[in-house]
Amino acid sequence: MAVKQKGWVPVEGELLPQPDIQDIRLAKVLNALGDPVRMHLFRAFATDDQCDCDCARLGLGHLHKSTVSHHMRVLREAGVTSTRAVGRNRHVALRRADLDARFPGLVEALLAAGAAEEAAEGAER
Amino acid sequence: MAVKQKGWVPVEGELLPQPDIQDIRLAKVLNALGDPVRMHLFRAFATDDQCDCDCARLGLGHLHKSTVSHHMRVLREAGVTSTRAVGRNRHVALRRADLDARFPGLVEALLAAGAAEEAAEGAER
DNA sequence: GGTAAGGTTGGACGTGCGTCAAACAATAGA
DNA sequence: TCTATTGTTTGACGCACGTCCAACCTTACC
Repeated sequence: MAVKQKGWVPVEGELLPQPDIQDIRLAKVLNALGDPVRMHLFRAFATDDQCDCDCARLGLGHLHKSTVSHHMRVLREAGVTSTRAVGRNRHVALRRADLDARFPGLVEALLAAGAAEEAAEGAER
Repeated sequence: MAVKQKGWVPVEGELLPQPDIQDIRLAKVLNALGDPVRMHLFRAFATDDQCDCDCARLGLGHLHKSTVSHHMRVLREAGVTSTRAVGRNRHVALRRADLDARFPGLVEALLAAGAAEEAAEGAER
């Protein structure tokens, strides 16, 4: 009945709490992306936009669902992603427009860097 | 007399240990730059190249010298900076060429992002 | 209503980080 | 040679992080 008693409970179609554009801190963004798991999610959301949170289909099957939830929260609170509650799922999307507005070119450079590293790793083994 | 007995002791003109270009990890770089102090140093080294390690003149007078030394080590081991022992000083420089070779455009985007954030902060107060 | 599935929360555990203080090494200058 | 300076290393402390587990709340489907 959506009484919203303890902690926080998502409501149909509601956007989970996230910082405003002007409150996005570069240090927080970089700190969020400094973790391999979150960098992986970042890149996944960039290519597969409006990605359903198929925690298993993202190559994170080895992680506990609460761990994934934790990483999602960090990304969202850093202003990197935006999460909407749809049914009992979460639709996660990269806040690319907001990030581009605040830090022009940063997302593109980070994605290119991630791709470059992956390519270099793939070549040497 | 340069006996190099315990731990590690820098020698005249010697380069302190740092990763090779191909061993620079994006996650480590972002993690290093995810700390406000190190982001400050990063930007300082980018503008004031071959910066002498005037720990006080870098706006870090409030930090203990061992703390600054720690941050320097993190940046160096992440592959962000390169440190050379000159007399009893350290000449620290951004490894811009190496970073540009491995992650094209990343340094420029990070510097622009840092400048943009600083400008936004300055405007709202 | 009852049951299963998807996510969040809280606690617990081990590990690492940021900071300082003290001890030390090497150089520069007297 | 003695002393001051510069920076590293080590240890200590508090705190935050990444991970898992257990409990819980919604929503969806019988």
